[in-house]
Amino acid sequence: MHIYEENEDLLVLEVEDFLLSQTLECGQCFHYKKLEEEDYALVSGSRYLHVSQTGSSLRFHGINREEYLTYWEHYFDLQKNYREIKDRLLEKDNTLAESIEELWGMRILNQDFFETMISFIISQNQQIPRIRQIIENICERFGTPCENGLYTFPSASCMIKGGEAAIRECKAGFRSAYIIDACERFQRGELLAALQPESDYESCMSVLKTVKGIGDKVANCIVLFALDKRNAFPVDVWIKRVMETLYFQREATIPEIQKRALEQFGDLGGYAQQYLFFTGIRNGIGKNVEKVSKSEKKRDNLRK
DNA sequence: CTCCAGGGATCAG
DNA sequence: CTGATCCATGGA
Repeated sequence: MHIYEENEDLLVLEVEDFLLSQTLECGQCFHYKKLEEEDYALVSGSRYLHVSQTGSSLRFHGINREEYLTYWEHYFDLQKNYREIKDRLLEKDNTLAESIEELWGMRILNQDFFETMISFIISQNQQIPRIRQIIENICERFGTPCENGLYTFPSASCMIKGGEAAIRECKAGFRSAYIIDACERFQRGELLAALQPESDYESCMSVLKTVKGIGDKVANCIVLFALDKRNAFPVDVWIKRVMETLYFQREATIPEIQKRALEQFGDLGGYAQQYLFFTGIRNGIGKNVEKVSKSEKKRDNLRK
């Protein structure tokens, strides 16, 4: 893999184990726009990027060597050797073989912390297209315009100035108060402990969970997608169903699933989770398994 | 009409 | 400690 500048652009050649579409569209980030096949515009915090891929070559439009090396290389996790990561996972567990094959070019991003925190607070109890819509609303309202109809992700102070009512108008619903709380905590510097590179998984998690609206699942997403904690294993409704189908053959509680993931994947849990999540969504795993529906359970409980 | 969504806070037992 | 209920909102 080597890089050189050409007409204002930065080219990265011979990139391995990477595909732009798989990396951006596997559910870990929400703030991008597809322009053409393997050609995307995206925003990370206050930075805008236009990037495209042809074969194993990446073109970062209007980016110089310095900007690439100090930000985007890390953003796309390009310093890591994914062949080795995938091989280590397959060694532990061959159940993942199909998922890894399908999603061969996915890399876990290192996204902007504040943007990731707000985005995953918004994500709770919502579907991905709707999450993207709300984030877009917030950026249009509080951010500043870039190219291709994208806006920067706003600062905490802009959102605080706008207030909870304005966030609510962006359709964030009951999460609006959580968002304001998170902005205030961030701005006061109360979350800095989580941002230290030397902070480990546990201490990051405990700091984040003090924010209202951040529970175990959202905290795991934040540390995984923004803080490079690849042992994190967020358990959402999809992962729950996939794990139940592949590893339990029955219903299981979230703590049970967490425990099993740790035994099964160890410090590579975050990668495993993303491969499982993607194939879960693509194949609709577990959506049709016979199980007691919530309404039946409810009626059942009322009888007592 | 009901059920569900990359859940979490709160309350009941 | 575990489990039920409520929370906005829109699509299926």
